[in-house]
Amino acid sequence: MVKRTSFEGDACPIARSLEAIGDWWSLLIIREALFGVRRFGEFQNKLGMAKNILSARLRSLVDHGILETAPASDGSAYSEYLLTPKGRGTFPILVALRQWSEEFDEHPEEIATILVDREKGRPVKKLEMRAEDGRLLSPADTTLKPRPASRRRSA
Amino acid sequence: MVKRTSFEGDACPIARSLEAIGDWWSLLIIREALFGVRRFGEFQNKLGMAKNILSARLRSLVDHGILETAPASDGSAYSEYLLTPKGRGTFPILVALRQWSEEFDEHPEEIATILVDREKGRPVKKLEMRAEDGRLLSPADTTLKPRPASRRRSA
DNA sequence: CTTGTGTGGTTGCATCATAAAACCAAATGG
DNA sequence: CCATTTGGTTTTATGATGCAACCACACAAG
Repeated sequence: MVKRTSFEGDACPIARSLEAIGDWWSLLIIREALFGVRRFGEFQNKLGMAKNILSARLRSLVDHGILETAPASDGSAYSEYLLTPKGRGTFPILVALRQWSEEFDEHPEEIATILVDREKGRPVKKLEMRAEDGRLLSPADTTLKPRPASRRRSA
Repeated sequence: MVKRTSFEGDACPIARSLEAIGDWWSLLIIREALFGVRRFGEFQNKLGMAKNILSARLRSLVDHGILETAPASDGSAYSEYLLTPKGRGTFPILVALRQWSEEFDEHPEEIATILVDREKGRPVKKLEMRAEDGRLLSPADTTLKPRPASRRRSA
């Protein structure tokens, strides 16, 4: 089989997240969902993608627990696609991608929008990584350790 | 043409970043590079991917200014692939992906490693988004504004 | 100089995923 | 009821992926 390699069993959390949202469209669908988009046709209009792959992606996102289908919410008998807490938890990923573009894009003048603090209308600061005690950490200040064995179940 | 849709001209910074690193392998290559991997064969061994697509991905990453080829560095006459500043700038994206897995993965016990503060050996805190004045921001505290027109060129 | 071996790729298929468009059924809407 | 919109599925063509085979070069031994 030449099957597209799956990262499902991989022990790396980055690979595991890519398994769920590492394709071309998923993060854009999530972006729209965070903006309040819920309906199939609305996703299709905003993203301009083919309906068959939108259908496949939505199903995949539901399977991964990122979206869930709700029966109605406004009058019509159609169903909607809503973000789960896991889905809303992708927000920092989207912010990180956005800030990376804002900082390094070759043509930043083509970027249409900036993320701002709603209260003051000023751009948000770059995402910060901190230690438990609050110290600001750079990449070099971090390292990887093997995950400690779970204590909940001994054998 | 059925060409795989390109986000190159898109005004959304998230789409633009996905254009560069939104495929299955690029972020994993960058992850290895952040770990110090430099050589073709080393990437191939660690990631277990086909050599032709590794070749294509490395070229794409070089074209996007994320990697650069350095002539040698150790004795051998082969070239190496090094991260540029733009490449190292993806670190928060990888951290965000990792933390998302750590928080929401269905089988967290399968995750092998955790990211820790090198000094204390304790897990790093979740990425924080802050306003210019330092206030901690939730997603709901933010909004998008149109990018102000560049002042450098009036017309 | 010749042979051998490892590195760093490219080239050929076979297969999978994606995309566009056609199609279709149920739900509205007049 | 008939027409249109919504929310998809099916069909078909093409691009991307994956494996294996091949190849060029460097380097070392004989």
